[in-house]
Amino acid sequence: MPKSALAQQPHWKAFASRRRDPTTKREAVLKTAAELFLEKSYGRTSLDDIAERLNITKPALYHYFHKKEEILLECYRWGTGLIEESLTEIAGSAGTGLEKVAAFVYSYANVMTVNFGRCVMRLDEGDLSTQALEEVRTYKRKIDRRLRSFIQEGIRDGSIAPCDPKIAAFSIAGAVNWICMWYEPAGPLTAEEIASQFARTLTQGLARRKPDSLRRAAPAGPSAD
Amino acid sequence: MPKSALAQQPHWKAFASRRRDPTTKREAVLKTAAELFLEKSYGRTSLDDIAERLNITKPALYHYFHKKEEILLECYRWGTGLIEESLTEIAGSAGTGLEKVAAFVYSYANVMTVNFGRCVMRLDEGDLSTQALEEVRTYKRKIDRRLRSFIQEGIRDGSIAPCDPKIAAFSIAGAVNWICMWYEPAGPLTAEEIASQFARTLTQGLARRKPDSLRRAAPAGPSAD
DNA sequence: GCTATATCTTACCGGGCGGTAAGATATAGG
DNA sequence: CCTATATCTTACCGCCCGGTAAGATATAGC
Repeated sequence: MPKSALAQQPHWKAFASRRRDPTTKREAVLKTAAELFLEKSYGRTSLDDIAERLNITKPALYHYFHKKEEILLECYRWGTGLIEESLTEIAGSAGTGLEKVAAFVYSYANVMTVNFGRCVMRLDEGDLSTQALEEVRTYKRKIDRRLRSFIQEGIRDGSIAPCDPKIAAFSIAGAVNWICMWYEPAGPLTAEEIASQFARTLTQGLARRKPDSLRRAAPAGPSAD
Repeated sequence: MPKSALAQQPHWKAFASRRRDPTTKREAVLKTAAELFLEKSYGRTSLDDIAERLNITKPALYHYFHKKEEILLECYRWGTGLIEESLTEIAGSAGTGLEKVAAFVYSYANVMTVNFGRCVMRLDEGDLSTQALEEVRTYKRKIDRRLRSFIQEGIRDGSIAPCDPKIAAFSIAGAVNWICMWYEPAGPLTAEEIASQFARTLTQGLARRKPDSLRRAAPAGPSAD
């Protein structure tokens, strides 16, 4: 069962005693659910699976959630909350549009290495009810608009080359979103490494900058962090 | 291949007559299956769904496939075949590493707008048997290695700035892979537009290449890059 | 027409899983 | 201790869906 030794203590300890804080237990359910959803997908994760990992039985889950889908939705909400947090501060910060994009990528990439963050982009929206789906979709649109506005800002202030902001945003967001598909906490790459190189590559590009064509009028490159 | 979304006669016509070419029918099953898998996911698509869209009944499908999973695997195979096609020619072509990466992105992005291509990256590998999964994984690794080698080539020939090829490849591949998550044939963006801007943005970056001091003044036309 | 064969349909089974009913059990408060 | 209450378990239902059995039907070749 214990996948990696380094991991935090198992969530089922929250259920060791009956009179333990119910809020803690609810969170424990959510965390193990998120784990399993990422391991096996929502569809292939049964309520029995979740219960088993928590050392309880399926019906006990219904003390904290009404339906399976509610667990899923709460995972989405937790994840979007994380994204929201990191994005609001960027929007308020100063800097060119390009710098904001870099900051966006750095920050967003970090969230994509956290389980709840990964859930937001990796889990299948089709498992949500139409109402919940609308909620999630609305939030995702918000993220996209945020990024797109940074790009437009950059085009206006001259830090970003003219382009279709919509496609550019899809490109950048896609690269970052995809992190949730391959990132593994136990893997060789740290979140920090990924985030910083993504921020650089996606803004500056792969291509080598030719020093002769550059005027050092521009004060250094935008650094992410 | 008609580009307009409206065209393309429905696949169920392949089953109009009993004595129609079985190969055509098999392909018709595959194509409608791919459609449905992309619309509803593999898990939520029942064999009855597929059969219904083909105006036949479920057991008829078993004349062409042994199990549901086989249909899925064949979708993967068709898709990887498409990718293979477009990648081999690039590898052989001349040019700098950076140019090859650009060609890779352009070509690969185009495949990601075709149903079978989308299946490869969008469908859940967890629905495959361990054996089939190994096959698909192997193929995906091959793609990744190809891209990574282009990047390394570019670093060597000086067309690409020094970086970790592994992370860079993840970044680029991710952006392109994600296309299959949002692209819609009936949507406003054409495959051509997407592919060409992706190729440019991902190699050259967002950042304005030539830092001309004019900030607001319209740069009178050019910047055609 | 008649027959052989591939093709397709109707009817059905069984397992997995979300969800529920009803009863057991632990704990706080008196 | 005793009781009230929240918490958890055992047992079970019903639906969905992949897969199968067995029989119907269309078509080619004679």
